[in-house]
Amino acid sequence: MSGTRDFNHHEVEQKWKDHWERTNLYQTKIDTSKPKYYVLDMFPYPSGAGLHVGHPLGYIASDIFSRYKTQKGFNVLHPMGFDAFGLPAEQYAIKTGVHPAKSTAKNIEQYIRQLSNLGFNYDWSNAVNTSDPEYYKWTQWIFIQLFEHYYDLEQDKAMPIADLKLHLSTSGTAGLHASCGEEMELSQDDWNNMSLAQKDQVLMNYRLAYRKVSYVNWCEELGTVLANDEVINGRSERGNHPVEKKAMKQWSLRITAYAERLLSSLDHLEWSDALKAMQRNWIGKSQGAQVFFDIENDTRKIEIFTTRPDTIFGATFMVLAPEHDYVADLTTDDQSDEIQKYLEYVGSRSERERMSETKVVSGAFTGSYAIHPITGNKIPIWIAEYVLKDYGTGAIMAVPSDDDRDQAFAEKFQIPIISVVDKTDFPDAENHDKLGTMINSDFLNGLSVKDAIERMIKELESLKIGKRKLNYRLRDANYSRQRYWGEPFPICYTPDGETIALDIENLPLELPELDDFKPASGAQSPLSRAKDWIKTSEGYDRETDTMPGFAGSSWYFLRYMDAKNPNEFASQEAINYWQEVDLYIGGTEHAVGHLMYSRFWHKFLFDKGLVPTDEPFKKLVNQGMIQGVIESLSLKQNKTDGRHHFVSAELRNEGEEYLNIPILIDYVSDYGLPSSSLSRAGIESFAAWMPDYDKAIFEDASGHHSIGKPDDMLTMTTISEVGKMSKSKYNVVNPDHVVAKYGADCFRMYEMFLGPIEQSKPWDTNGIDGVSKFLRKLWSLFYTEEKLQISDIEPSAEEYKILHITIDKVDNYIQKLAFNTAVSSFMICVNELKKLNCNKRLILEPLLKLLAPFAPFITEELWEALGHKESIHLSTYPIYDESKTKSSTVEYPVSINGKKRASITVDANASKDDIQSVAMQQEAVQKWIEGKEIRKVIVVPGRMINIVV
RNA sequence: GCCGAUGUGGUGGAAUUGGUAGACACGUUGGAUUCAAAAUCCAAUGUCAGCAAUGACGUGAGGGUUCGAGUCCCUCCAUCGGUACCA
Repeated sequence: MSGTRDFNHHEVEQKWKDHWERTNLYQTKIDTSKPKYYVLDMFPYPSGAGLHVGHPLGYIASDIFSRYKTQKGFNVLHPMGFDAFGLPAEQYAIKTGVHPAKSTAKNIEQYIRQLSNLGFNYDWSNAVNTSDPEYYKWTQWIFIQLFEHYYDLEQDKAMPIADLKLHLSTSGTAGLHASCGEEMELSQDDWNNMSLAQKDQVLMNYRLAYRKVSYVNWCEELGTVLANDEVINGRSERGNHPVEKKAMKQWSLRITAYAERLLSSLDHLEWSDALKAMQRNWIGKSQGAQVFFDIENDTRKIEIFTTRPDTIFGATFMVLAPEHDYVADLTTDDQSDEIQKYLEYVGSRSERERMSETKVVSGAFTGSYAIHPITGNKIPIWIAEYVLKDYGTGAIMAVPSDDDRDQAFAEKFQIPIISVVDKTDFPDAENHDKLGTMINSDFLNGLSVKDAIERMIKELESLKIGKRKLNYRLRDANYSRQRYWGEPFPICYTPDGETIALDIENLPLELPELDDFKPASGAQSPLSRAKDWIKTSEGYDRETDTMPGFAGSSWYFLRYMDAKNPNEFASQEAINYWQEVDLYIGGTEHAVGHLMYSRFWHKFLFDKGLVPTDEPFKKLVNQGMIQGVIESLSLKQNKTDGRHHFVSAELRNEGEEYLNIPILIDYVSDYGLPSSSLSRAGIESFAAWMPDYDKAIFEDASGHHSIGKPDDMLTMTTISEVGKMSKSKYNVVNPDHVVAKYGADCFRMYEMFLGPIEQSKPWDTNGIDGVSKFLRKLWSLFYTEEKLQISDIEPSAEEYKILHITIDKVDNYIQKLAFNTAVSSFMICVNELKKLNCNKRLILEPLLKLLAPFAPFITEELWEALGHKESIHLSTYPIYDESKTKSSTVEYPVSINGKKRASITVDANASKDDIQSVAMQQEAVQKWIEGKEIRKVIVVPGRMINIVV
């Protein structure tokens, strides 16, 4: 092929990649002479499986958009980096002994190589890596700021803890309006007489980063804490071992302090309504009342939150979360066995199961009673899994007449039900609808539900047993992980019981070197093994937990603005120039978690005056997911002779329960097809890869088999389901071979051509030839018979029309991020130009500029061939000229009763009446209206004609 | 369970936002070119009936609004994402 001028993507891509790098084409600097535009991608976790075909979907879109913005005259920041702390690297380290920093560095290198192959315009000099101490120094620093602040509800912003201490020492909690864990009443003497440890406890109730008791899924056999995701039916997904809830002191972030602001500022963001709805629901604001119930033979009170204070006369029992602090004390001797048994059961249940399995109710009676605050009646106190510790107060008043779950519970345990709302006027209303008239409710009788709620709240307030309250479903974020590969907490504990943060000079606090990355005994973090590291020179103990994945990703977009700054997380000059992210593209899987945490951190930094905007992401687009096929083996729920037992998919039977264990797709034959299966070699690779199962029984049509026994035949059919392409599902497809075969331009355009950016779709390469043909056809407009043949003569009106229609369409489509239809428009344009054998410079040059954001390599090559010295990516965008696309006639469809029967062509300026009379004269129309009465004729200028007969 | 999204030919998808359903591609079939293949080009291609003209049906299912519904409303089904320690 060499020597000819066929399009050779290998040569062309290498040539321009080198050239762009040498000339620093994509270097981004502050330039106040131009308007700025900040395009952000959600940065990837650099997994060992490498970049997969799903990642680039959003990256290609943002690359196209940022190149487009550059051509439109903006100074564009379009950075990339790595969310480099995380579990997979740690698990890999446990398995292989390779230090996570090492494997992560290697993976990052691979990602950078793969991303560069796709021709993205990232400026790698401002890349970030969240696991780099120079980066996490600032993650730790922001954490310390959170630790050193509380939320003042009167000023509606974060304020220094020093102010709080001053307030407490001069007036106690009087006049203090601060977001806190539990309401406290302290006098100034109370505070001043406290020990350091007691003061520390009090402050933890207010700090934005604080320590409290939380629960984790602990798996004794694996010796590790598990995500809810990894717990199935109370057992570990890996290895099928029992899992229990374990209470531990852990760090949390008081995101709830920002709940109202996180909710209200959503209104001003250019995010999809769906995404805003998800965030609103996650925050889950509800209005209601806080009520205190006395306990029989106890001085304490049970605090509950209810949105239905009107139904209080129907409260016939109370339910505490099984983890509620009072449970142990309220359990009577008679009931202790039953409660104990129930707590064990709940311990094995994941939170997801507790919320989703609403049909089966379960619970246990504590033996104690509460006193109904209005009627004075004794009502039993139960515990049940449907009440969650971290939602509201972890306790409810149960009203079986007006709540479905309370009702099911009362029916099961034969607790009285008192009807308190008459809904006969609203036959379609459900239990939870706030409709009806109060009955059996003393002074509320006859009031509507709405009025009764108001009346009751006033009553509660005057009796001083409750008050109006807003509640949020949003919970404080658990911020501790018992893991190695995360940011160490810059926190020490003194022998006096004080918790103190490191000074900035001592940051970053780097991870200690370890050779064993498994968690230590008792669910302790691996860091607890680093004895020398834990003790500071002052004799303090360091915190041994590490921060979660969302720590580094909650502020990374700010670091890009000034990625190398050693003195600040970013200079004020850079932050004030780049301001906020103008366009953020990323997956819906981050719709609540990451986006909520980032907004929270950003608002905190805004309160501190460190960023100029209250919100970080002005416009946000969710890209759909490129899905893969998840292949899994069926594992019998019950072991056979103490061994794991897998069955081939066709041997699954109705009565038995199975776990689907996802397997690496590389081991699977006929991947993605119904016949997908594991051969003997596949099984052996699988067992070597997951040693938990190397003793397992594998049952196929021919009987039972084991690893190590030389059976000839063994074929385990796998279950194939469409799902997200993810390292945890082991179904990652790598883009490298597609790029090698078709070239980066083709890969980029094909991913865009697959469909709308927001939509999810399974990966396949079926249509890629069409895009490849398009690029070759484009090339052939320039090169015929191996020679560049370009004409400088004036194009025809028809050629101009094709060009300008395309400019108009593509420009609009890019603004709407409708890249799939933009690609179609290019295809139509090139097809039409090819028909005319157009080789006019005045047509082809603007076309190249238009296409440059999509196919940066081929357009740069042709641009150079046309004699240009400066990169096409610095050229200005073509301007649409409407006069070139005007047409003198319009074609109208003519419908009879809404069905198209004919079409007519009329002058573009024809009047309604003219159009109608032309339409009526049509032969086809005459045929259809013959002998029928014409009831109505609708003429929509520029659109259509409909005749109703 | 709850929250959000999606559903259109054999396949990916388009449809100016209530106005010609299936653009643009893939695939398939037939033809041209070729010693042959690749590549390229031309034609056909929603389903059913028909030689054809043409007609009937057709946007997950069922109802509704409208001169007109893929698009709006109601009910249902299926699939995907999230559900707080995967990131």
